[in-house]
Amino acid sequence: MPPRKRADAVRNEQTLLAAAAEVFVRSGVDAPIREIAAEAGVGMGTIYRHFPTRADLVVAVYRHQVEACAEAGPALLSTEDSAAAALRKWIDLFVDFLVTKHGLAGAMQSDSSGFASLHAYFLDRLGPVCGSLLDAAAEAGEIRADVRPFELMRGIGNLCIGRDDDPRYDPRRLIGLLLDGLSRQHPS
Amino acid sequence: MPPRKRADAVRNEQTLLAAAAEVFVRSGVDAPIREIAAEAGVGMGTIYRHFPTRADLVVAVYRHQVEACAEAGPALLSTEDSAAAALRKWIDLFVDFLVTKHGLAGAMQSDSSGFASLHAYFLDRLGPVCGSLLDAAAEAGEIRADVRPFELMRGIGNLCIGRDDDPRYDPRRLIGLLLDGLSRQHPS
DNA sequence: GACAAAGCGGAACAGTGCTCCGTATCGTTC
DNA sequence: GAACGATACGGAGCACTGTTCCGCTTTGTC
Repeated sequence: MPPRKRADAVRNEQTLLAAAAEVFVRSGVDAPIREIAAEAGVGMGTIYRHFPTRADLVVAVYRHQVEACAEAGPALLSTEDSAAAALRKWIDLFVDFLVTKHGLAGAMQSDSSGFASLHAYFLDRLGPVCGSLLDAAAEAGEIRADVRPFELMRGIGNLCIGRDDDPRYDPRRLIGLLLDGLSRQHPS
Repeated sequence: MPPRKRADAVRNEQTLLAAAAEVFVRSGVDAPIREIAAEAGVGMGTIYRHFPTRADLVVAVYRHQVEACAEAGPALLSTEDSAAAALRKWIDLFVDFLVTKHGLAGAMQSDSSGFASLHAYFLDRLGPVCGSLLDAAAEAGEIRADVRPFELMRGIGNLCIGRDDDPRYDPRRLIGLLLDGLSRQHPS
C-alpha cells in the first residue's frame, strides 16, 4: 500500500545519518544544517524532507543508543543485588549517554522549536524504564516513593548541561548527591 | 581625573536599564538586541557602547537583586537556628531569583559568547556567600564537607532551567532532594 | 558662537533556520 | 530502450539575529 521509497532516497537517508553522526561529534547537536548538508554532499532541502525537524534527525542518529539504554533497565533490575543498585547503574548509563553527546543535554531541555519533540521522545522511551526502576526500589523501601520518572530524568538531564564547556564541573557528583537524597533515610 | 560622562550618556544608560528590565520580563533575557533598543528608543550602537556584551546588560539590570541575595547570606546565618537551615533558606532565595527571570538560568550555563561573563559574575559575588554557608554547616557537622560552592550553585542553576516552559517541572522538589543528599546521614 | 570630543544611529555584513520551485532522477509501461 | 509521470533533489531566497563601523549630532568648554 505505501509505495516503496525510491532508491536514491533510501541512499540519501543513510548518507545523512552517517554525516549527521560525524558532524554531531565534531560540532555538537546544534551544528548548522548547512554543515550537515555539506558533510553529506546533499542540499538542505533533502535534510528537511527526510527529517522535518532537528529533533527527528537527532532521534534517528541516537535511536540505537537510546534503545540500548532502555533495554538495560530491566536487565539491570534482574542482575543487580537491589533495585536501588540497578537504578544507580541505569542512571550511570543515562548520564554516560548524555555527557558524550555535545550539547545534547542542553538541547533536550530547550524549548526552541526544533528540539521540542526530542524531549518527548526521550520521555516516551526511557520514562517507563526509569519508572519501573523507581517503582521497584520504592517497593523495596530503598527510596522514597514520591518521585516520578519525569522529574528525575529531567533533573539528571539538567545537571548534565554544560559539562562540555567546563572541566571543573562534574555532574556525577551532584547526581550522586541527588540519589543519596532520594534514598530513604532511616526515619530519625 | 576620569572626565565626567556626558549628560545624554547618563540619561541613555538609565533609559536602557529600564527598557531592558521591561523587555527581559516580556521576552526573556535572550530578547533580540533590536527589541531592547526599540523599547528604549535608541540605536543598537548605543547599547553596545554602554554594555559591550549581553552579560553586562543582564548584570546591570539584576545587580540590585544579586546584591540583596548576597547580603542575605550572613544575615540568615545569624538569625536562623542552624547553619543548615540558613543554607536552605538562602538557596530558596537564590532559586526564587533565578526562577522569576525568564531564561536566566539557561543563559547562565550557556557557553555562548555573550553570556560568558555572566556566569563569572554570579560566581564571584555569590560564591563566597554560598561558601561561608556551606562551611558553617559543615563545621557544625550538619552536611558533608566535600561540596564546593561552585558545583552546588551550578547544580542549582542547572536544575532551574526550563521551569518556564513546563509547569509540570518543579525544580524545588529536586533541589530539596539534593539538599537532603547533602545532609550528613547518620553514619549507618 | 565656535570647536573638539563624546556619543549616537542605523546601514551593512555575516551566520543561521527554513521554504519553495525549477530541475534531475527513478521506476514503470509499452 | 524510449517515453512519461511521480518522486526527490538542490540551492537561491527570505527572514531574523548579532555585531561592527563610521558619518552625523549633541554636549561641554572657552
